[in-house]
Amino acid sequence: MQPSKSNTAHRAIALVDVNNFYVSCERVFNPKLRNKPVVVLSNNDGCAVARSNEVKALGVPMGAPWFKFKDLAKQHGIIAYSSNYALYADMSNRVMSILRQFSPDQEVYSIDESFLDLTSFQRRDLVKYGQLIRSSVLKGTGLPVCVGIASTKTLAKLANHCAKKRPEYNSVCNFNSMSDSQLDQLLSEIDIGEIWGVGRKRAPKLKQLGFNTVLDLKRANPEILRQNFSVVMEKTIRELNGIVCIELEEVTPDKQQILSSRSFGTPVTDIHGLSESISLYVSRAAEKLRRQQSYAGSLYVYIRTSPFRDKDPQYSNGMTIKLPSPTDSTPKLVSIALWGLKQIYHPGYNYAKAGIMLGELVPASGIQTDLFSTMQPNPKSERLMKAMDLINRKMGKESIKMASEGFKHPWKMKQENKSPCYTTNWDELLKVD
DNA sequence: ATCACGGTTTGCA
DNA sequence: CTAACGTGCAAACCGTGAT
Repeated sequence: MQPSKSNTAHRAIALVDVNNFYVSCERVFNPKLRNKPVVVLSNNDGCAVARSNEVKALGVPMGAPWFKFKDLAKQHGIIAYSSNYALYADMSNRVMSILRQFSPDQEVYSIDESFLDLTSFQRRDLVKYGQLIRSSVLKGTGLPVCVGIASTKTLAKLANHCAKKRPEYNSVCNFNSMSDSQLDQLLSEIDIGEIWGVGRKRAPKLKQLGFNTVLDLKRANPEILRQNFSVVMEKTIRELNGIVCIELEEVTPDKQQILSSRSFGTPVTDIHGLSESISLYVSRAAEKLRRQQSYAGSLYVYIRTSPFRDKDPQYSNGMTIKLPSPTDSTPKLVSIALWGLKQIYHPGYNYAKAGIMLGELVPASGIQTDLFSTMQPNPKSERLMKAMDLINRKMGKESIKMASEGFKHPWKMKQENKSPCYTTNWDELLKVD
């Protein structure tokens, strides 16, 4: 007889997550930042989106508006970086391809997280295997990761949480190697808000009903909780009990919508500035659209003032435009978006943000070609789009663009302290001192 | 009642 | 100097009008 193992572990799912990802990327290329308090700010240097442990210890919350913490930052010498997405994306790709070598079944869940199915490796010691993953990523990229292993994705997330928060696990935590009572003891020490799918809204509601720890929810009746919440809650409870309800998604499905929006560095009042920004966002979104070989059936444009400038008159509006036939052509999409902008624009406001969304996406292969339509896919325009995408890929972003995107962009987002693109741009690398 | 829809809310990284 | 608060997705949810 085997010693009683609760999780008659049919499956072994690992969640590998880079610690403080953006901050760790900056540290790889600037070792002086080690052991110092470092934050990385969101676009426009608006919020703190990545914090080193030192910064967390100083009490800066995730997503904190940075202007509220500038004094604290000065006091403690916190080093603040603007986000450098080109660098992070490249580092992410390196991490993901190393992880892929440890399992044929990988789901890239986000820029810094990957699920790996390790079920077929269970004859090995998975904690050792986790340590091997960890040292390989560290050696290959310089980035520190934590590994959580369990029988479902929801539990693997929690195991990863333990790997991070509890030094005794040495960055690798395997729930499957624990006994029932050991695991339940551990789950009883974790707050319900740490559970994947339980967030800002649901945690308080659950606590009101008397569920405070992960163990409380694990023991809850899934049917009854489903009435009070949703099918998601039911799945969460079953997953906490080791029943797989959320499968590994190895092939990333095509996007159903593509969104591009930015807040402005300085407010924009006239329609020209708005038009330029909208043109730029449509171009970015259309590139993504073509990369996944889809056509858009509708386009949504919106503009709004800043709700935080509460003394300013507020205005927010958007409109959805159904396209006469699905398209992936930048100039067509731009002219439609600009037409829409004209409809919703009102002078006299300080606009803080604009954006567009491409919706009703369909695969290019299955496009409805109406013989009598005047908007048939046009070979000339297709060749032009292909050429533009190729040039922009080879020569760098925005080598060629639509004239309507403009050039000066006084509204462009604020980025006061961006690090060089160490891995993707030779010119910037040469500037490093 | 039930459905399809569109807009809104929620959660997540 | 001052004022200053992200982005991009999916899915659930909810009100509404049509049937």
